[in-house]
Amino acid sequence: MPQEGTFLRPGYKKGTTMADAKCPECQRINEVLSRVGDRWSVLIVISLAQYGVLRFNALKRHLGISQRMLSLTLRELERDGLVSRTYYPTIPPKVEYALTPLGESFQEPVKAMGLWAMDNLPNIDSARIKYDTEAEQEPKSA
Amino acid sequence: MPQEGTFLRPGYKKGTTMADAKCPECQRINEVLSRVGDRWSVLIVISLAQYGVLRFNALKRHLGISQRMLSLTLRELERDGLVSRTYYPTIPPKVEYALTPLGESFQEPVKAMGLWAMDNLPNIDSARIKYDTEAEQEPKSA
DNA sequence: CCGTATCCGATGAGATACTG
DNA sequence: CAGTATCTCATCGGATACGG
Repeated sequence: MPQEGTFLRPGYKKGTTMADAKCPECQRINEVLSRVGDRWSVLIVISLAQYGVLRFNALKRHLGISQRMLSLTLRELERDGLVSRTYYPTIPPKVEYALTPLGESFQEPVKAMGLWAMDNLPNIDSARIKYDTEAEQEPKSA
Repeated sequence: MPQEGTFLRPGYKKGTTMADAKCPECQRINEVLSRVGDRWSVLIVISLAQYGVLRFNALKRHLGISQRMLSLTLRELERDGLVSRTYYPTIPPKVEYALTPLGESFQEPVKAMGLWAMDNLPNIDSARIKYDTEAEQEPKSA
């Protein structure tokens, strides 16, 4: 088992170097973002916050995520203590995922992001359109 | 100019598909995260929030980011209306970056994330250690 | 049903060299 | 100083196939 992202040589540490950054605070933030800041983690946390408990395939359908990414991301979230996993050895087997207290606490800043997202997507969109339009207007010649 | 990520065929749209997700809310959140949710964007916003105005190389040194990623990320942030760029045609040239009002508003949820990050990195760390220890304990045989 | 293993294209990101 | 261009590699992520 190749341990998908366990130990990387200096200069490449899941996401970025930041080796010679002058800003130690940024390094720590970067470190946390490297752990729970990816898209799928955020979306899984949101889903679990909403529904309380979800089974593997329920999450899969809900998010439209591939089995592979769901499996990998859930394992990481469990490892980081944000998500609990409960296995029922029935036939067919059943596995339930839920937020731990740590996961619940993470849910709050995530929600803040989510709210901002909802409110400001239109602003971003119009900024883009304006930028792109102006860029077309003034090429080298013309 | 290959337009680094402008148009991708279905099944691959900067980050993820989410084509058949049952959850439309997740799709929107995913969309926003695809825009301003990457590590460098977040860290640049934090830096500008802290210092107000920064020049290109100042940001570069502060974050320990490569020229390439800084250039790309700043352009996206400017396009999305989060960052303003002011060019002074002096010799040598001088360019100043700062947050726009939209960028300032984004700074708040980002700060919430940052605070949570600072507070909970230790929790994540210990959860990891526990998880890894227990995993070693109970392999197939033993 | 709940995963894991493998294959493969797409994206992220540093290093380096060059221009105005 | 403030970038752009190119090269190279690591990681993300979907598709598929298989096992418990």
